[in-house]
Amino acid sequence: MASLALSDRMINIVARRFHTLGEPYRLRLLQALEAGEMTVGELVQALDGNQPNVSKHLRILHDIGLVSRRREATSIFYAISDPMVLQLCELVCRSAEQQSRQQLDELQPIARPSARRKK
Amino acid sequence: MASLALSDRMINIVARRFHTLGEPYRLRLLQALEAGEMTVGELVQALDGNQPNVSKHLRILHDIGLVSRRREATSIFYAISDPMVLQLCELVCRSAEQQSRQQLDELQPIARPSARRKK
DNA sequence: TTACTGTATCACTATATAAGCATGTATGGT
DNA sequence: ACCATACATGCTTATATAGTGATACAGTAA
Repeated sequence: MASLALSDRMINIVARRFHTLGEPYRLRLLQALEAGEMTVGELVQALDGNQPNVSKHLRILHDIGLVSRRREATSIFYAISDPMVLQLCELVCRSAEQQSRQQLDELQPIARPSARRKK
Repeated sequence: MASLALSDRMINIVARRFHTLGEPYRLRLLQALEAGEMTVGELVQALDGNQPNVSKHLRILHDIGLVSRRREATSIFYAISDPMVLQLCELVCRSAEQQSRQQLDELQPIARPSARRKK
């Protein structure tokens, strides 16, 4: 792994992106958009949310360039513009799963000490 | 890319991780730790921070399993325990850089319209 | 023009959390 | 026992931001 050696400026940019992704509601929006572009109204329905909130979160995602915006008549279609986010989520998911398994393994010898030898 | 299809529970876990990484100071700590394990005091010096603040951020990183803790006499050594974080940062950095270049390209035709044809 | 639909923004409240200082705790040396 | 060192934790303040309802704005149709 190459050294990161990030400048302070870069650190802030990266942090801002992580922070934007660090909101469950926004992750749900991105997950919904994974199937393809959707209008605000469709997203409101899909997430059972209220419209201003959805709009605000979409704006935040758009501000840092994670989603794109396209107008069609009175509707606005949003879409994932940076597929990196999907990779990121996958990485974090796998890591979290692995960590959970590991914690479980560390608990096993206590709950069932003899089971350890069964490999 | 496989569909994420994350459960609500998983969404929250992933969001929490992103949120933890969404703080510049914590990213700086992780960057410092990339070189190897360090004590709290060393990190305080390296980041020119105050000790309670460093300790608190390290605790947050430790709580979600991104760093490990090891005691040696009165010192406590922290180390990156999940190398995934480095991959994550790399991905985000590359994406951000690419996005910056793209935005610059989109500005060029306005600043120097004739330069566009030079490909 | 007016009315209607779809989105965005404003204003507000409530909550979360980062920074900083003071204090507590654990380990090792005397 | 005591003190010193290294770190963690409480407490307070300031700031950021998520959620919500009201409202403004943009496009379309009559």
